[in-house]
Amino acid sequence: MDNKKIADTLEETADLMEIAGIDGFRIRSYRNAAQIVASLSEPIVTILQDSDRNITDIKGIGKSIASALKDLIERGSFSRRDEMLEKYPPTALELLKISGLGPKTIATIHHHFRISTIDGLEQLCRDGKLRELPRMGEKLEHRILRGIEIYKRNAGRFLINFAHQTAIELVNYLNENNDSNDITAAGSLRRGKETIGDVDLLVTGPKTTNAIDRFVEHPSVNEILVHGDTKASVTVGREGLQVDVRALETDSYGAALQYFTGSKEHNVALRERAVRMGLRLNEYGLYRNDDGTKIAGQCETSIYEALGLSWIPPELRENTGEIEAAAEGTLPELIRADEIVADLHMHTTESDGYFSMNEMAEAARKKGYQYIAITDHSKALAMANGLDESRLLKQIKQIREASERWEDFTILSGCEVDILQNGKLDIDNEVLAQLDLVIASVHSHMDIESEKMTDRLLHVLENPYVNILGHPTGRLLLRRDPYVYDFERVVAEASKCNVHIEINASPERLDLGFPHLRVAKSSGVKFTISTDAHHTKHFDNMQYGVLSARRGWLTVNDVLNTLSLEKFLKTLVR
DNA sequence: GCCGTTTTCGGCCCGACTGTTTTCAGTCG
Repeated sequence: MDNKKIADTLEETADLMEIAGIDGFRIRSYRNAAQIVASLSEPIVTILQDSDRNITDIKGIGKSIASALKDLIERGSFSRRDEMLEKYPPTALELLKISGLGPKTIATIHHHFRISTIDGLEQLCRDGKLRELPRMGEKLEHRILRGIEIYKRNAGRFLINFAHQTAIELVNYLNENNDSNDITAAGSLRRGKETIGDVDLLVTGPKTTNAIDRFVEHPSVNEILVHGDTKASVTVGREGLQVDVRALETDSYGAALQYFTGSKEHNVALRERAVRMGLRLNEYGLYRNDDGTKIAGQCETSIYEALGLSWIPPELRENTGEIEAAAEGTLPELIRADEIVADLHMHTTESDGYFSMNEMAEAARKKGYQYIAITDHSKALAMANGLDESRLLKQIKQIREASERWEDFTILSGCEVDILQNGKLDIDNEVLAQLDLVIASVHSHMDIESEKMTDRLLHVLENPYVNILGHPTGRLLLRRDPYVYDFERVVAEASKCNVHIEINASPERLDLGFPHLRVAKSSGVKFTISTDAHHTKHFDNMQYGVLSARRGWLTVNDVLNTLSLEKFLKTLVR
């Protein structure tokens, strides 16, 4: 059992313990242990098997969890988990994903109605049965029904980082065979879409049948849906992500890559264009209608060229103007990940991060960045141990001192300041004035009506110390809708005030998304792409932020953390 | 369940909102 699986099992147990109403601190120990296990570079098994070492030497792992880990590896479970699963079926875990429904309510419902599935719960709400229970009423029934609706709408989709990691793992596995096949991920993953329904892998080369046979034998394959000579379809992991592999002839590889990358709308438009030109486009190639001659297919570029277009980056293939731009030769030169020189939103152990300022700085520097901004939470976010004025002043001093150490690297002192319900910030202006960078973000009162939210954000922009509007729509992918306000008006005002807009690269947010980005870009506002890292490994999420930016047609000129420090600081002057 | 110059017990993580109540339990961040 690998570390990830162990961590997942510990988390799962912690979830069940929540429902069982077990002491919160005890649950936290399990979650903490899960986090530790997940971030270990060495397999737990190796440590346990080494008689010279003691797993309890790792901070956060004591006697009980050490024994749980041992049992987990030996027999796939441990007593606390068994005990929980005896009380609550695993389907109860799914209920926790419904917004507005927490462990206590799930436990009460299970206790009274013996119901622990989403469908069962939905029926209960529709029948108005929930209101029979203490402290539950009609409004709660409605809230849960709405939560179920959102959950169902998003079910079966996955965050891009999860799909991406799965794809990398499978591609590496197939490459291990060294049968000189080419393997590429197509589909929405290649287009950089924020959420992915299934992963499409294309294999071409001399031994594609071997590759497909090997693919279905991968240890994380759960269920084989289809297994033929040229196609296999499976679900992987306990999450059940569907992965399709297709084997292709080398001379139609480009056509297949184009076809399976999509989007559907883009492909339809492309085929229509082909028809108008007396051509026919399908997954095998581009053909002349009159005599059936194949005129392109081996590579994507040849297909686009034959259609009178420049090659279109996958991120733009949504049929929202990219074909016209490609015809006119006016496609933008999209921003590239290697052009990013700074990360401007991250947290440390001062608030809710996992690493100290120095550790974050070292990791960022190693990544090749020229500068970063430390932006811990402010005091209104008490749960995240947000900083008040005096702690912030102290931190500014520490940052200045730490930053002195390097010639080639700078730490900016920043803060992710909370936007209160009235549109004011929760840190005094005198202190904000001393920061290099102020990100203003909404973390509460997210469901107020549109007009109030618009006013609230417009009010924030009036504060002369605000530089960046953080995760501007507040969405949590697959979990929470963006909050509602007059976005166009707010970005227009931001552009006027020289407040920049953040593209939050966290795979759970990827906020802004593509339609918002297009609107924002046309307002003339400038962007920063930042990871909101709470862990050094989160720096790697920058790639997803860049993908989002590319989907929004952004170029290097739109994104400010591509600038040298000197030039960047000039963009902060209001 | 973990930790420890406050060390074998007691602290760890808190404030605000909502919906249900008439004082507070549950949820969220």
